[in-house]
Amino acid sequence: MNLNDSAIVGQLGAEARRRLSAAAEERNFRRGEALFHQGEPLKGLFILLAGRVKLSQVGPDGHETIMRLVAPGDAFAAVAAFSHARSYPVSALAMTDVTLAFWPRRTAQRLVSELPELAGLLTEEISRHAQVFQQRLREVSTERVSQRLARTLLRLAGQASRPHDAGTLIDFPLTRQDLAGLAGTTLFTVSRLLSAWSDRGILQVGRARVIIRSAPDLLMEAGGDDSPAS
Amino acid sequence: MNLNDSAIVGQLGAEARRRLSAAAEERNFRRGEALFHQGEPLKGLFILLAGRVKLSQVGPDGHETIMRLVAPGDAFAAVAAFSHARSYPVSALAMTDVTLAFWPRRTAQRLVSELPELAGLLTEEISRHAQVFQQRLREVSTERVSQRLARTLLRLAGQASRPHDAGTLIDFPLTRQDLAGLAGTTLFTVSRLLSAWSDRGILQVGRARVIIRSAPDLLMEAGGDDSPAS
DNA sequence: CGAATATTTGATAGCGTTCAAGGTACGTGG
DNA sequence: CCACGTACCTTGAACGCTATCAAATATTCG
Repeated sequence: MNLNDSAIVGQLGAEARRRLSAAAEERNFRRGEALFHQGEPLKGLFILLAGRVKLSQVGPDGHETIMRLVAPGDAFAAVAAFSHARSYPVSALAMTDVTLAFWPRRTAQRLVSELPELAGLLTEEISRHAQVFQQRLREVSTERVSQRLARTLLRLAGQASRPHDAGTLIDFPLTRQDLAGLAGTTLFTVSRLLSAWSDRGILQVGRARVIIRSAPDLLMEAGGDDSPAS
Repeated sequence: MNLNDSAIVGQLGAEARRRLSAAAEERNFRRGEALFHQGEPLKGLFILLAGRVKLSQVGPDGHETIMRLVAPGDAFAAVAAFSHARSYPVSALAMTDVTLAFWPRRTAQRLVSELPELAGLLTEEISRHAQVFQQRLREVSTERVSQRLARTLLRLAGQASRPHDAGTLIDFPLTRQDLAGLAGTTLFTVSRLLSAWSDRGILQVGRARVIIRSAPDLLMEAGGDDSPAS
């Protein structure tokens, strides 16, 4: 994927786009490598060009919570572009081999301050994520695991999916453990639920693979509409 | 409280401050009134001048999750100032009689686009809240209620507290139900925990009142340091 | 003082975690 | 291409944290 194909960059004017491109560095990581760790000082701003990246926080007890799955074209670590933040709140792990565009922190800050267009788009993005966090926070506080897992799958399908057989393949390599980290539960409970839904024909599951065969039934399991209110 | 005493406004230059003030409208609400409801179209941007406001989301089952408690000087509904968002993700309720500065959406958008200074500060604010949401999301996903409640109390003390007797009074009128909505549990569990901690001399509790007598012990209960990593 | 709101406490049940054990798929090197 | 090691997945059994429900008590305010 080219930098200009990114949703963020695509909305910029020609001049801003050129300045961004000129300042970008290309970075590569192998599957399993960490791009940065939570608590580490901010390095800079990324846009993912190819592969999949996982942003997560692990607690003192070792339990991992996945904050975001990054697909090509997405920007992340935008916090580095806005001034006073100190260190990364999450760790970033390459789920596959990845290639990224990278801007060191100072460069990113300069670009953001000189290109209000860019600043606006990044702010919208941060704001959108904040809303998703709020919704997930409500869900994990008040709903049961099956609902949360169902909605997690639907959300993933909405974000990155491909048609496959008689269903929709979720286009991330997600283990049961990963799904647990997204839904706020354990891999055991995830395994049980996926098996049950597979038996009922709602899903087709495999190793690090989920295919949704009946989105309506899943929505049922999630307990109705996705939006907090309509 | 005067608009210029707000943390956000205080950091602005004289010119920006003047333009903000000139465009501000004053609004008043009585205790118990809703400023807006989740799902409603965005009205505009607020800065709280006096009183206390609660931002929360309620699920279809009626369970409430409190996203933020607003103290005088804080801005909220900043999402209204940045373009494409559609509707409020939360409801805002006056916990006491309140007075606010208000900018209608169009005005707020214009101000933000013409005052990059203001845009930057609001973005930082949104970003900071997003990080808190991430942390709370991890906590509610992986920690037990007692830890979350302890950290909730510490967080509140850090945000708005007054010295009182031999302790720190949390300066919000919070019922057990409210604390439950913050920690992601039920009022019953909150009541039991507060009683236990009161017996142990860590807290002093009353109707809609909590005084922290031993912050270190509370920190113990929370399971150590607040930051995700250091 | 009375009504409304808030709180406490007990009893019960269940959802989901934890721990254990075995099975299955994958990829890598011989 | 096969064998092996590693990573991932499934299933069972038991426990316990926390929600739920019920009922009584306490506090505030008009």
